[in-house]
Amino acid sequence: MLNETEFLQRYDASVYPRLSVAVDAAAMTVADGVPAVLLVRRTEHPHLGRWSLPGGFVGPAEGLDDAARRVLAGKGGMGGEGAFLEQLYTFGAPDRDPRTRIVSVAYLALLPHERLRAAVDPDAVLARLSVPSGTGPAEALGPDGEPLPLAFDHADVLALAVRRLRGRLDYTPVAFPLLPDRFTLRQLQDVHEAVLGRTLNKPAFRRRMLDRGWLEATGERAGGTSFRPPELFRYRPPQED
Amino acid sequence: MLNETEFLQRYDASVYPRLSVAVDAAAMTVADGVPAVLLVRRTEHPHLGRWSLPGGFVGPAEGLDDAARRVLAGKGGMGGEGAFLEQLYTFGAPDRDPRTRIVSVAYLALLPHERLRAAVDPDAVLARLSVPSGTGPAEALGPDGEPLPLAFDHADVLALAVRRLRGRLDYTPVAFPLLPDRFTLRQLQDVHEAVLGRTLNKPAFRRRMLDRGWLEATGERAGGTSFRPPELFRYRPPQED
DNA sequence: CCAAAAGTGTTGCTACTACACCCATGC
DNA sequence: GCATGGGTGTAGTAGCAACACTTTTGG
Repeated sequence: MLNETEFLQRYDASVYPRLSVAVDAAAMTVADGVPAVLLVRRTEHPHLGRWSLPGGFVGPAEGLDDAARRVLAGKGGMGGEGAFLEQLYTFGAPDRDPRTRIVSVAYLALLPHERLRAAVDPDAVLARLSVPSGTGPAEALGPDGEPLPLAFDHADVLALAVRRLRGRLDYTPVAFPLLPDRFTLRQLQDVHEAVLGRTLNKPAFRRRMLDRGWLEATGERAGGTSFRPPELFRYRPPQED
Repeated sequence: MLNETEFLQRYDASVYPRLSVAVDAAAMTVADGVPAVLLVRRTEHPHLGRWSLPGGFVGPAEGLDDAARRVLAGKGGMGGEGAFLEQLYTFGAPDRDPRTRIVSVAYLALLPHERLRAAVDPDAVLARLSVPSGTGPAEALGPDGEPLPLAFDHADVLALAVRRLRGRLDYTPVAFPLLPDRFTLRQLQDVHEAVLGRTLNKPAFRRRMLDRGWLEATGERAGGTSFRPPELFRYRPPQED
């Protein structure tokens, strides 16, 4: 009988099937009152000319989260530094990619509008998303309102991303990575309304948010308005007891 | 310039890294008032003698869900037929398996106690689970209360599985796959209490469940008791409007 | 009748909603 | 002053938790 060290020395990984593993990153934000995502135009087959999420193969010694951050950093400068990143789901239908079997681990990244806008280069677009509330795929619209054909199963990935956001909005602080460091309650409400796709009651929203204990008043006020300047708040992570 | 068909004919998948992809299935139930999971004793290196979730490599043309059902069917007869199955999370730390890089897609399967008990063979055990409410790994206990050493990162997988169950219990019908076809409200409450790890108020629980609209009264009553026989209910899936 | 567990009525609390209103600022 | 959006007070309502209570069975 071998001991564990001997076993590992003789182990031959090639006797088991090996697959391509990729990550796809849905870098999302809220722009002009609707959820939006960064899409890149495919410049190669397959699905040439269609729009897809930034993605890439996972290296042999690379962690999944690391691969997702690398892919984000590659597309514009909105990569690793502090962006909210969470694994979404793993898509592995045998025919999801016509090249070969590719298992794709989808990630959700959340960024403030300005940071994501800075990552838009000539081959990329910040697409507005429309996701029905029940089931069904997402629809992506370009800057002129034209529908953007999506590559692979990315319409499903995007639908899941938005629905995950919707579900978490109420009881986890996912809205804050979508906003700048300091923000007004109105901006926070705009983010919630955009993600949920419906309007919310203002006083109820204010109180709910303040009661959560996630917000810290800075005492500062936003300027540049012709009306009463709103107070700026900052996100304070919940206390671990 | 190639067209898509030509491109695909010439595509060489071997230029990109290929990894081993596995599925691990946490087949869970509620037994004697606590969550329990089916674990198998490892009869080979690595982690020889430790306890692990049933798992296996994903075949080149096999869907991820199909692989999970195959793995479940292999361990006892509690496989594909109708068991609740849901993807949990994908674990891909480069060093999580000492043999080689293995990305593992973890699945959660839910079964009634009798069905899972039937799958316990001499190399398997139905382990009771203890999962702290905040963060931290799961602890598995054998039939005599002895702690079972877990292989790989399976303590993390199990912690996530139980926490996922806890989170969904209130607003999705995840409790029903853990019960037989017909069950009493007391049994349903026992399942909830076992998963949550705390007692619930009986009248409040009854009404909440009946108000959900998920339950259909059968009119039948359970027998064999020395007291008033409780009514048997059946799960009715929520109406899609 | 008694024990045991099923099942119900009632009350009070908490959280959220809706509506109306006041406040502060630039022009 | 006045227009505009920020911010607050107050009441109504729905859902849930706690407690005490009644009901139904086997022995």
